[in-house]
Amino acid sequence: MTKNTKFRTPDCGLSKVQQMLGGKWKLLLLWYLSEKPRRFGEIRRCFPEITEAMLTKQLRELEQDKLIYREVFKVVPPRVEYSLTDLGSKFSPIIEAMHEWGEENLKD
Amino acid sequence: MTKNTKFRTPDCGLSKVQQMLGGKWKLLLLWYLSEKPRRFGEIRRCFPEITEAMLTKQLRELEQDKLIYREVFKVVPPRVEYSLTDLGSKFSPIIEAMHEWGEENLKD
DNA sequence: CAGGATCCGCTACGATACTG
DNA sequence: CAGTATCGTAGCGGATCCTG
Repeated sequence: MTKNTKFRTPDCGLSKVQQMLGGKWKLLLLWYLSEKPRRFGEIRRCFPEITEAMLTKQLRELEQDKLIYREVFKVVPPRVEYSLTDLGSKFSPIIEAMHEWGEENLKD
Repeated sequence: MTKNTKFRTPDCGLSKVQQMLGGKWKLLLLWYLSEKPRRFGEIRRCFPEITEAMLTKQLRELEQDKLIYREVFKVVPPRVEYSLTDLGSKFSPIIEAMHEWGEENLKD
C-alpha cells in the first residue's frame, strides 16, 4: 500500500461502526440482548440508570440500524420484544471480545 | 446464571471500554497507529478533518488511558512519535474485526 | 406495559489564532 | 514541527410529566 486511502474517514467502514455504536448504552444493550430476546421492561430493570426516554431512543436507533429487531405483540397489556438481527448477531462476538479485553486489562 | 449482575453498568469492563474509545476519532487513530508508529504531522495529514486541537486532545486521552505511547525526541525541529502500547496492541485485532464487519455488512 | 412529548444542561466537538 | 489558548456551538444524554 503506497497511499493510505484506507484510513480516509467518511467512507471507511470503521467510521460507520463508530457512528452506529457510539451511543452511550448501545454496546451494553446489544450485549444484553445477545443472551436472549428481552422485553422492554426487562431491559429497563436491568439498566435502571437509563431513563425510559433514553432507552427507547437508543433501542429505536439500533432498530433503524438493523442491529436489533422489534416485535410487537398485539395483546393487552402490550408486549414488545427486542432481539438481535442477523447483523447484530454477527457483531456480538466482537462485543464479547471487547468485554474480555476490558476485564483482563482494565483492572485499575 | 440466575442474576444478570454481569450487565450492571458502572463496574462492567465493557462500559470502561466504551468510555475510553467513545471519542469520535479514537478508533481511527488506534487503527492507523496499529500499522506502525507515526509522527504528529503524519497523523494530521492522514486525517485532515480533525483539527489540531482535537487531534492533540484525543491523542492525550489515549495516552492517559495507556493505549498509545508518546515519545518526544529532543531535537530541533521537534519530533514526536506515537505508537501503540502493549495494551493498545492487544486491542487492535478487535478494531480490525470491527472494520471487517463494517465493510462486509454496511454497504448501504 | 411500553412508550411519547418537552425541556434543558453539559461537554464533546470544532474554528481560529497564536507559540516554543 | 508540534503543539497551546480561546471561544463558540450542536446535539447527546437526561429529568420530568403524560398517554394508547
